Amino acid sequence: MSKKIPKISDAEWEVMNVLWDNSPSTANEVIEALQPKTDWKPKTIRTLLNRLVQKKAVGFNQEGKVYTFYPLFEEDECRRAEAQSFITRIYGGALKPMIVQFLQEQSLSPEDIKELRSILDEKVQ
Amino acid sequence: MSKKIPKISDAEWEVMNVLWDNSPSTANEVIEALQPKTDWKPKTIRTLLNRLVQKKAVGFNQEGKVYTFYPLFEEDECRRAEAQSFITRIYGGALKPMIVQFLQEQSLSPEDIKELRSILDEKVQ
DNA sequence: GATTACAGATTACATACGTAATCAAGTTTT
DNA sequence: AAAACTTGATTACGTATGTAATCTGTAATC
Repeated sequence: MSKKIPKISDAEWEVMNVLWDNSPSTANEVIEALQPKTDWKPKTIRTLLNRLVQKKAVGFNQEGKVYTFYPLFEEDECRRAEAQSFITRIYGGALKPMIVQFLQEQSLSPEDIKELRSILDEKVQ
Repeated sequence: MSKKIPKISDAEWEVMNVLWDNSPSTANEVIEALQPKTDWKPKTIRTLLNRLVQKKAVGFNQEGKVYTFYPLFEEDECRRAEAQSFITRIYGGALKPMIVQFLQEQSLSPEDIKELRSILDEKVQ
């Protein structure tokens, strides 16, 4: 997918999460999925869906009178784009200080640590 | 500092970077510092400074007719807050998948890797 | 004094975003 | 047939943001 990933806002990101977990989904399915997590009215979620369609982050198929929505970019793609933007903006593009900061401050399980170390081991070669 | 860190926008973040590097600074000093990095007109930067003051992210002292501006939060504090928000939003609060993704995709120098490993080593205990 | 320069205060305008309603058309229920 | 329901399309409105101008008061220059 070589198209440019559109900027997805915070609220829109919540909607994308639902679609990445269950795709394609009807608007009502998205509304139901978001019900436990947000106070949004159904109309709000419908608006967000439409905005994502306008932004070309989401596509839809019309089945009778009901639309089913699906993401136009993989979750990983969007995460990467967002992460890269984040690093550039907050850490001036320097990855290491960020990882250092996280590693020093956040709690990681022994299994997590082991996994990260093995990834680093692979990186050495 | 127990006050709540205000939300700093992308453009405002550029201004904060200058103030974290050189503080206190006059508006003209900020403008000069940002000149090589942005196309912004001086008025734009003055607006951003004023907004940061309104948001209580930046304070100022008046010296004659000239103001000197300084950050009201440490760079580390703001980075942490922004990073936490980012992790929550994009990775649902799960730190490990993010680090894994970065480690697998980004280029790190041997020194970087060594340092990260020693940090992980300390984490084990 | 008139003019220019300077720096902060205020205003401007368009877009993005958060939140949600109303509108419109089709379908279902009474 | 009328009313109610459903779903997408369109509209609404306030705040945030990007970008930058105009306004205002003071000081310096001519």
